[in-house]
Amino acid sequence: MVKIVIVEDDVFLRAELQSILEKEGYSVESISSFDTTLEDIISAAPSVIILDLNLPKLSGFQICRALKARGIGPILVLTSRNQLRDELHALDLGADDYLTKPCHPKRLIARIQKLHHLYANMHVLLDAGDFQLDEKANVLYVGKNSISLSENEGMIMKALVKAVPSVVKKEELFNQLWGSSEYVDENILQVNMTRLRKTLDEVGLSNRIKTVRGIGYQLIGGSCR
Amino acid sequence: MVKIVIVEDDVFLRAELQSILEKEGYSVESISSFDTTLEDIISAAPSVIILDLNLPKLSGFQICRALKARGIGPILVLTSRNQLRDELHALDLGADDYLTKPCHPKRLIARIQKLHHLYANMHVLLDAGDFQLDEKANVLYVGKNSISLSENEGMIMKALVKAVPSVVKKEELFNQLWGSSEYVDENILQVNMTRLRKTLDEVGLSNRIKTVRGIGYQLIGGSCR
DNA sequence: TTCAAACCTTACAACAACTGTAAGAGTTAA
DNA sequence: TTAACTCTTACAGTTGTTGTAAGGTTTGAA
Repeated sequence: MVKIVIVEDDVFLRAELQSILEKEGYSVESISSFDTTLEDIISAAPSVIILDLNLPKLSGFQICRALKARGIGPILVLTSRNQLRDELHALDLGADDYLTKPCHPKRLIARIQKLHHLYANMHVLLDAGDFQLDEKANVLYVGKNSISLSENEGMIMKALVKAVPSVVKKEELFNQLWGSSEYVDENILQVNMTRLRKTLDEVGLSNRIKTVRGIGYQLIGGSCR
Repeated sequence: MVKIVIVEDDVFLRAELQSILEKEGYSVESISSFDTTLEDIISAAPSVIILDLNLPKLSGFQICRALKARGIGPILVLTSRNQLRDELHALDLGADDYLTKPCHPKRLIARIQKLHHLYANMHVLLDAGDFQLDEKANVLYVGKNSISLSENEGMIMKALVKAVPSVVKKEELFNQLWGSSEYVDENILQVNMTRLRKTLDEVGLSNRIKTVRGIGYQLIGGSCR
């Protein structure tokens, strides 16, 4: 079942879209208010996301970026903003297609199909610019090479990549790797960091994990697009 | 170096496009006459193809289909035809994006970047219908789950999936796994088959490897699309 | 039905990869 | 200078992978 999530605040347009898409055989879920948006979108595990840019609280652009950083997509922006710079901005932030209202249903459906097909045959890779991480398989792709990471290495990389360009707190890493319950020696994180850095070194990704003294670690470099 | 191939018969437009793209840092190759088109496109190994629909001999649609059948892409159709049915047709035949002339250079470039980025990060997954195999990472994707296979399991699966729906000879598997040089006990293949089958069982892929007595093994089921 | 070839399963041990612990060295900033 | 913080290395327990070995099961033809 192909599931489509519509993020759109105009009630009437939303109903119309939903009707069109459901006739086409899609499973549709609509979301309007922001408070629940990000979480809802993620937990809905959509095959395609249709996103309006004019949302009440957080802008569509921000949602776009947040979703992409988490490897969620594809995102089709459907908006009444027909300015080129809006389109460029949206595409730059990670939107996969950009259609302006009014949009012929057939065009919308064709584009949805396209995106879905593309993503269905594609891995969702966390993208750090000059390398990609397959968070499910714990495999790192650097250029044409690939190396598989250990469980721990993968977890740390995932956290770092998802947080770019922020710093990941040590505490957070401890929670992710060893749970917050049991006690583990502080040192274990450092050891695993050393190991990860060494692994990254071996594939040409040197000095990419910066230590933020007292706080945590941060992934740097890797020109964001 | 990102290489773009332009298939366009209008000399002036071609020159203009080439100029725009080269300023952007792309390596550009232009093609006009059809006689050499398909071969040229393929041998040029482009990162992105810009395709006009109004070509003298073979239509852009046909080129579209031919390229897609060979797994070559992405294809961005850039045309003066602004009919919806042309767009739908092109997308259906495999075009990855469709822009109408006149098109703002920045929009074109943004779309090219998008497509290139998408394809550059795309995994080539071996597809067996109801599961996919990442042959580089030795990871099997079944629905939303993924399991990593051992080296041997991965090699066998790769051989089986690639051969579908044929039978893979035992000899061939021996060559792939242990080389043809040294002697290894016949039994080792059976053992590894048992292990692979057990692994597949655990993810709901039961009875998918059929033994062809005296010949080899065969992957079955998994509705091909 | 019988039987041998073909195939399957299980157990075992060697080996490699991964992980946490421990100890000591290096670095940072007040 | 110094104490807190961080890094590095070595070691051992654990787990996963692989080939070997031994014995059981299935198949198909006589």
